[in-house]
Amino acid sequence: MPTIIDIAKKAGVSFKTVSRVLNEEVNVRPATRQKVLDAAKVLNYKTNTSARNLRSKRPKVIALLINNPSQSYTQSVQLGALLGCQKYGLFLSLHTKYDKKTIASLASNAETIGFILTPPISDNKKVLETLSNFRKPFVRLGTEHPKADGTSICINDRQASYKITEYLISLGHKHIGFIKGHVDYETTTHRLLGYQEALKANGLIITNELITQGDFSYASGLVSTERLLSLTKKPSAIFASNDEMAAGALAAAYKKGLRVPDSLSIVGFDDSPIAMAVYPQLTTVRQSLSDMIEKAVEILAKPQTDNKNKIVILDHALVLRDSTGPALDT
Amino acid sequence: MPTIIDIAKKAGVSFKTVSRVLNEEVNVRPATRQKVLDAAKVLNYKTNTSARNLRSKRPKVIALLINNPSQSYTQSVQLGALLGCQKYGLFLSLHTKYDKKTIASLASNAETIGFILTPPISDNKKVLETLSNFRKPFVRLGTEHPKADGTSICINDRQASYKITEYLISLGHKHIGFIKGHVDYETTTHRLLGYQEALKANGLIITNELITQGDFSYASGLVSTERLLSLTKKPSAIFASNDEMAAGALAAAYKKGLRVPDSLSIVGFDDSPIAMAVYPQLTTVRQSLSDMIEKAVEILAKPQTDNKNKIVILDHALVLRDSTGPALDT
DNA sequence: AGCAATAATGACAACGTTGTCAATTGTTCT
DNA sequence: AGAACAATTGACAACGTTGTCATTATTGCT
Repeated sequence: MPTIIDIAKKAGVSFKTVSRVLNEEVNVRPATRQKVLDAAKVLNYKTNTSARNLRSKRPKVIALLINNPSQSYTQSVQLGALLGCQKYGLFLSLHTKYDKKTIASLASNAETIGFILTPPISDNKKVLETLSNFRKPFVRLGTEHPKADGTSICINDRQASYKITEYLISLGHKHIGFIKGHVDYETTTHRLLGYQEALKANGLIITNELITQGDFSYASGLVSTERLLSLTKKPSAIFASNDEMAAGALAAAYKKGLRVPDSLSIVGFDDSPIAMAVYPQLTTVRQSLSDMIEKAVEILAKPQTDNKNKIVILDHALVLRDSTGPALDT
Repeated sequence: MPTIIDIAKKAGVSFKTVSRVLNEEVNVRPATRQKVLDAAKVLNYKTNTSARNLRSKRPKVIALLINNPSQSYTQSVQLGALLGCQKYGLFLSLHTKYDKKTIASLASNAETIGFILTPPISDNKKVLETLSNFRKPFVRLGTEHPKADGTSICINDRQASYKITEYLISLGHKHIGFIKGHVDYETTTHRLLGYQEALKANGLIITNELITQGDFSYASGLVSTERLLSLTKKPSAIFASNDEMAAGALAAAYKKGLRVPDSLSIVGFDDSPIAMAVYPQLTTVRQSLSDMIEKAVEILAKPQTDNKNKIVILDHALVLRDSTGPALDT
């Protein structure tokens, strides 16, 4: 393994200068910087995080605030966060509680670099307020609404929702039920908006009785779907605001004796592990949780000057599987 | 943060002796060892893994071989492994391929401490053979069969299966269907045995037509249950060898218009995230994947003299939820 | 008791990096 | 051109641990 001393020799500078370049410090002549970077590339240099952590007094802990009813969501996020931390040689501190005291003690710990907030904590006013008092950086996931002085990371929920609704419409569906997510989540609103806009744009009418309130749980998906299927004007497709509710919708369909996708199409959102554990596998929107988390860790790991009120919007993708099919021409 | 030098001062020895004690080296007088341990405890010493990793030339990578169709299983295992690695200051190297070449290159890497194998790789003869040629330690999960010279970690699948079957019997069930797991897994056999023994011990007859072949997937649970429910002598309860198949069984029940647990009881195995994402929530057997993995990492992290052919059997627990109820007295 | 052999302990360098401060080079101004 | 200042670079210590080797204490034996 090459060290900064090896790079220094190759570049003809002192190893301290190499250190400066690698840490993006100021006051290095551009020519020198380039020489060093070239040498580092040639030697395939990788920082020894042990040595760095040992010597530097920089904080090295990232606090992850997560309290989500979905275990699979929680697992994905934790996994991504740990992977990111390993990459940057940081430590992860996991917390499900987010009362003032917990946050205060974390924020006043000199070891703490900053916070990552996950929904629904991302939009919790008290937390944001407490966090602003301490001057620690933080990153919020799954919210498009820049607030306080942190960074937000999200996908374009409205657009994704619009696209998957249009996909259903393209299959000939005209009566599309919608199951809303939990009221505390910002995404809930955006996904509803996308659905409504797609209907409008395609000349379909928005029927309130086709829109039901869920809370992201399997049970709420089941109950909501039962209600939708008992309408006189039954929907031929149902858009659940997440995969877990879509799984509940599937169960409700079975219960009624409806074949999916033959008599009813169902789509979810998230592309969580459940989407493929279920039969038939769900058509859904993939948002890469791992990308989000990795980005979040990266932002905290290498703080640039300007992270205040920023939004990072990541890609999403429609995933077409087996739970959707053409509408019955009734 | 206290260092070994602080401990040394307090204990009145050299810091090198402290290092020796903390690393469980030989040739330390018991009295000295105790003094050091006491001092360490009083000062609440924590090893600085950065310093250790920097100085020591010991290998620090654990290779995790995992290729499981269940995403939730995979996630849990990865998460546990990463947590364990963070605890011991190690790095995790994840692999889904397990051909000879991959293993050979990992095993011949001086950085690699050892391997963790997860089912079904735990029982793959080729892998075990390849692994034995290199002299790297390895730990196998979910298998009670000590083989080659690694350690095995598992729960007592037969006993757990016996207990959950007896629980169904205690509810009055006399016709209990069983869905087997994938043939490649050792646990598949043990769980079947436990089921059969419980029936026998309680004076019930083992009916072959009540035992169907699954493969741990949702779809196979669904299909198997449909078959079981079409029997003239229908089961009043179904024991699926894992939670994912139990979720499939639930769907099949809904499809038939059966209420769970009113007309049909269903139990799973694993207590995976799915068990609680489903409605009604599953009665199942909890095996702590995270404990297993942590144990596995620990074994590799601090190798003792005798790890060959050992078995570690961890606890399990019956988790009673809402998918089980008294048998209908037909 | 005296000697050799062995067990137990200690002194000190070294790991690869960052922090501190000193030295050198470049720039601006008179 | 020369002084004053800023920008750039370098020398070297330090982080907390383990590895190597030297030193001291203990044990077993005659």
